[in-house]
Amino acid sequence: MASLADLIEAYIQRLVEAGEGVAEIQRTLLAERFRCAPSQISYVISSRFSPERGYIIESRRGGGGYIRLIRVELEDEDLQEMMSQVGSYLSQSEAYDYLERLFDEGFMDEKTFQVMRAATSRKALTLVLPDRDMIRANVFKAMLNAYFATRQRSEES
Amino acid sequence: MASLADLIEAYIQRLVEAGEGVAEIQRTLLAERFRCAPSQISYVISSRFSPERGYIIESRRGGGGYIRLIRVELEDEDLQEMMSQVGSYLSQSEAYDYLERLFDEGFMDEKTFQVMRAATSRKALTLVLPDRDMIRANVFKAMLNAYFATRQRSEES
DNA sequence: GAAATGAAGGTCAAGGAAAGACAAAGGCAA
DNA sequence: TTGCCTTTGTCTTTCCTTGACCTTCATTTC
Repeated sequence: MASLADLIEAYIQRLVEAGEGVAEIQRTLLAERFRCAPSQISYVISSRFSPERGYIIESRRGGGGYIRLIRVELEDEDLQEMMSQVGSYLSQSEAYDYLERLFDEGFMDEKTFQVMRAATSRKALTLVLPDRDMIRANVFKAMLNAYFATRQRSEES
Repeated sequence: MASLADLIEAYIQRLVEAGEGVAEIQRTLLAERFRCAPSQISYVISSRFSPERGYIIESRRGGGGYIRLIRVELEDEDLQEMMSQVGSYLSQSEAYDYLERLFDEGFMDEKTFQVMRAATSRKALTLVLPDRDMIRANVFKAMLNAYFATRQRSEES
């Protein structure tokens, strides 16, 4: 049986398609339309439109707030797999290996390679160990998404 | 939905562009045009045309008063200063302001801009507040260093 | 020329609007 | 039962908008 979350997912999906990969929603409004708690919308977004599933989420609070979803298509299967392989924790050496591979295989330019290395280095992430690997995983995935999203957008124009 | 502040920002932006980097406005008049409180104009200016975003603000009170906005171009030497201005803690909005400026003024390509935005976003740095701003400062400085180091090398060759 | 007056802009706090975080409760399938 | 998903509710954070009061400056008045 389709749950409410499924219905909301389908609705947002249509919005994204209509917007050619970009949808802007207002949480409160959507919640009213589906007669549910606003946090239900948050739940759908975090469980169905996460970075792992290839979406970038931007938002703003306060008056005139919004949530913007941007779909990222990783045209290459390997990239897609890499994104899903990176779990909740990522060590420095794993991150460096991934980056090395992306750079060597020509998926990534040198500047981005160096920037991402710096961002995932132990020196930048001065945290104790379970936390450090968790933040590194988040940062890594967010950067990768952003990088390939931008590549897509600038290739379009 | 664009808030009033967004509309006022866009309006002032056009004024600055039309004036080739300089705009002179009267707070009361602008407020009347947008049917809002004069302090709303002050809010827009302080939140959108801050020094971090590269603006100098001059003003005079009393009869014939005005507010003058001057867009300042970023020089190479300023980068060093930016690095040192970023202390041990950096909020998301401060980071975004810096990046916006670097991108707008052509110091940074769009991909790096988006990648660095992603890496310093609240979404990626899922930590409690004093920690989050501290890690953001570290990550930001590390990435900036890496970027300009690489940029210099590729420019030399 | 000094004092009064009015016309600006500056500051700050309060209130409201909207999204985020998180925990608790509910449902359903194995 | 147990362990996931869902769903809701509460509290927090961020951002916008307004209003009251303060400071500065030019102009008028004496």
